[in-house]
Amino acid sequence: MRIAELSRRSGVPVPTIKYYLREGLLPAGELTSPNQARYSDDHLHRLRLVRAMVELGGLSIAAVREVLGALDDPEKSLHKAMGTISAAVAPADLGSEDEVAHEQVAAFLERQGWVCRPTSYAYKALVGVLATAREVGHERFADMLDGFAAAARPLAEADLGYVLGAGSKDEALEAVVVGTVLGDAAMAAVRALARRELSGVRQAEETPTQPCSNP
Amino acid sequence: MRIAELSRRSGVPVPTIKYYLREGLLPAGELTSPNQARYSDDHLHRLRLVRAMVELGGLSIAAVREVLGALDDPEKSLHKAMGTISAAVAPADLGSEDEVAHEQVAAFLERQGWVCRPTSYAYKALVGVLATAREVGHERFADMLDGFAAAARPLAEADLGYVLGAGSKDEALEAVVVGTVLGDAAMAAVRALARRELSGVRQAEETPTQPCSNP
DNA sequence: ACTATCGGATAGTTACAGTATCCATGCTGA
DNA sequence: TCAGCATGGATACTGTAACTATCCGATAGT
Repeated sequence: MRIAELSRRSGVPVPTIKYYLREGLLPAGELTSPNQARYSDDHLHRLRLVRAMVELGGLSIAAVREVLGALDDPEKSLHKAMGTISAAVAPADLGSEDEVAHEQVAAFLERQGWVCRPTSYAYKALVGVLATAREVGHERFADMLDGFAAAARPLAEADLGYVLGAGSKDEALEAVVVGTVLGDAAMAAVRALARRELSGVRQAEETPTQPCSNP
Repeated sequence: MRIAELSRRSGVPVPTIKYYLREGLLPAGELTSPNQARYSDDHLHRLRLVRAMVELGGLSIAAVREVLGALDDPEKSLHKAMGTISAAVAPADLGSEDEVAHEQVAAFLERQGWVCRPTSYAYKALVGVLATAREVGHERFADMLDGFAAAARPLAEADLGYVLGAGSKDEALEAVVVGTVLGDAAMAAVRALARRELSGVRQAEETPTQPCSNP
């Protein structure tokens, strides 16, 4: 197909597709003549993936490029891809440093029986969050960590299950991306639902409407 | 204190503080004369909160204003504050619509025994995510929802526990904000740690370093 | 042959989040 | 006391990110 059809089938304007091509988010089409190119279904699929990351995941173009680089890496270490994607999804700012926060993270890891180098991205991110919490006067925030861990275990199991259910290595890598980027968005929504349920706010509010299901 | 001290103690440049004042993220200082104002510790605290939301939470100025509006609302319904904050943290784009996605969400809610109107933000967000997943050829993604719910329950308990541990109504509202905004960042880090543990990647990588703890 | 479309390059636009400059006034230390 | 630096407030500017528009010569399909 040519660029107009790619645009029509994906819903992305032609100039934006050209922009993505320039930015290296899409591989160039196959040239049939010096100034005509043909695009495949792979291009369409990749384009949809890019839009999902940009629109739903809120990733920057640079972050998307990073993630796609991990996808296309011939080494294809699943583990490294996960790291790359976690870092790309997170905000660039890791927050401040703080000795107490450092100790809180170390104690937390010990409690959970988890091992991790203090140089890793996740470790530093966690220290940054705790340090920031202390800055705004929320020392108590560190108490939530074990609750987060209790939530993270089933989450990680769902993640892994999804990835292992993929047919091929390429599919597994893409499953990491989709599971992380869309998973974050879905998790935020499910979290809001769970909170709403737990806080017992089931009764109709100011606008009583038909509930969506009634067990 | 005056603006220079506010700047020094928060680490935020004076012009940025003026910008936040203009944007209504900070209340005006108490005027001691037509062109002199005094700022309190409350201003400092609020300023730190704003920076935490902007830098760690990645919220836009408009989203921060929204959240602060919920904080300052004299009605102070904890439940509504949660909704406002969940919506502010999420990306603006809800994704596409899709009949199948709609049904998947309804079935999921029924399985979980959760009740929720299809007009609510969380419901629509979830439909958007599933529709997008289907667009990129990941019908299987819906299978993760129950795993997400299993994770969301302890998460919501941690959230609620944190909020209920607050001393006053004002503190509880702020706990919602901190628990959500910093909680999201912390959860992303903990999720990455859990995934790393579960996938059994404990052995030192290319740069063998001292692990941070050794149970 | 002719006209719409294509690819590629370059330039322009919009929104956001600050920064910088001005100015009239206030405070402060020699 | 008064010179000079800081302040509050208004306005204008900057930089970056993510597109969007225009132009061009070269096909493609009829």
